[in-house]
Amino acid sequence: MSQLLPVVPADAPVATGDWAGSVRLTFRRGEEIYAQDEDADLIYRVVRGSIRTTHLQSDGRRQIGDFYYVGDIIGVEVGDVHRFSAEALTDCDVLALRRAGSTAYEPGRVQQMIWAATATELRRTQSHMLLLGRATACEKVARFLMDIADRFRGEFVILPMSRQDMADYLGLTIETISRMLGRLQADGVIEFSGSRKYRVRRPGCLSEMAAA
Amino acid sequence: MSQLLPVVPADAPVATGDWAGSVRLTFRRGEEIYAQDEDADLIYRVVRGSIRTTHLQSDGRRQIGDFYYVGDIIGVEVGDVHRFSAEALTDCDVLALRRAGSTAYEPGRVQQMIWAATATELRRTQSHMLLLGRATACEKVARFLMDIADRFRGEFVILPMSRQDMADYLGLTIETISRMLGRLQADGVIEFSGSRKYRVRRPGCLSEMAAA
DNA sequence: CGGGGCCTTGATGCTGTTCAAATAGAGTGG
DNA sequence: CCACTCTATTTGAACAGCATCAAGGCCCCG
Repeated sequence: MSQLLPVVPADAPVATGDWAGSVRLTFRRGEEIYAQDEDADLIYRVVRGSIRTTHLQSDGRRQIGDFYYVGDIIGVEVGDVHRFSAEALTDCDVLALRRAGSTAYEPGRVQQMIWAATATELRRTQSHMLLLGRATACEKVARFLMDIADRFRGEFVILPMSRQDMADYLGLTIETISRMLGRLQADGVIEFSGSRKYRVRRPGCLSEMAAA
Repeated sequence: MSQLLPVVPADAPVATGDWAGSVRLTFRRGEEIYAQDEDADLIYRVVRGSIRTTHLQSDGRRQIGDFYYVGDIIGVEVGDVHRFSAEALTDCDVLALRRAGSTAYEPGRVQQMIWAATATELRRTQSHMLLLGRATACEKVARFLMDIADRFRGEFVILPMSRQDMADYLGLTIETISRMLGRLQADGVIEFSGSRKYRVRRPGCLSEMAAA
């Protein structure tokens, strides 16, 4: 609400191409990129690291909107203010670009990008809604692991988020998350090396349990 | 999937203004306006009655996307096909308009309308996601009753949807819906006349229970 | 070596589901 | 208009899944 926008140094590095006119900003793990209820003047493109968006209710309950990785665009809002806040899950760099003319429809490079990002956001939010509506804890966790794995090239997947983040994304508790992960590992579907790194041993089995 | 688009008679009534070029179509209670997985060629504006959008999963579980009333626009999709189907909750009329050029960004009347409708849809889907994520059955029902009441002028609110529709919207069962409505009525917060008509007796109390 | 998060594991309880049955209500034909 | 049927809704009782509460273990880092 009352947080100041990041101050941009005059000699800050500037991107070219579609993001010409943007400014590169760096955030440390845990730092806030923008706050809930803050004016939505800027949109951001992730170029390093990963980010979560969070909605906090008055009674303290927390809902994670989504997790964003390199290439994703965040900060697109329907109204004038951010409905979610954004925090860095890891150290990260973003390109920040001023939204030219509010949400009004205008031809132009930036508007076109906002339009595309809004459409993408709608699709992701719909998927998230379907996930929260009618799925068991096991299905939720299985689909989550699948979605994350699909975004990674390599065999091993690194989770940038905590169990609490996963819980607040899926509408569960950390204990339930932990138990479901344990069960999936016991069944040989996935294999963890430490708590933040896993690989999928039986993709077919995992997608069956996801049961979309 | 394989359903044909509605056949438009040559002399069908045509609207003017923003919806110039659209065709008025009439559907009976229960009829399908468009199907899940069908090509999304048209967008629709509700001019009479009410409509639900539905997503059906392979295992039969059903999730209601949203409920739409006069003035709302439905059929806007991110991809090329409908992710939800739309069915008439009551007899209803819609204006159907062809999407000019896919989802590509182009200046123009229809594109501008699609853009605005997409933004509205995103906001509604976000609210729905937050509702499904972390709310008790009582909170879900209270918020639902509030949202519906906000859309009506008069003292009494008519519910066009069944208990099953409410349940599939809120991610609950019909029994739980019925019990929560009973509890709210016993507490004097709402008052039903028959199962599809109610009025809010204590708005402050209702919004407290909604606890957004 | 010690401290402090974060994560896991176990025991217990509550919320919402499931199964079953009764009741109310809407539609239909006599 | 009434009786009948079929569906929608309500209500009750038992159950299941996930939450809550409470320890205990792991790991990172000083």
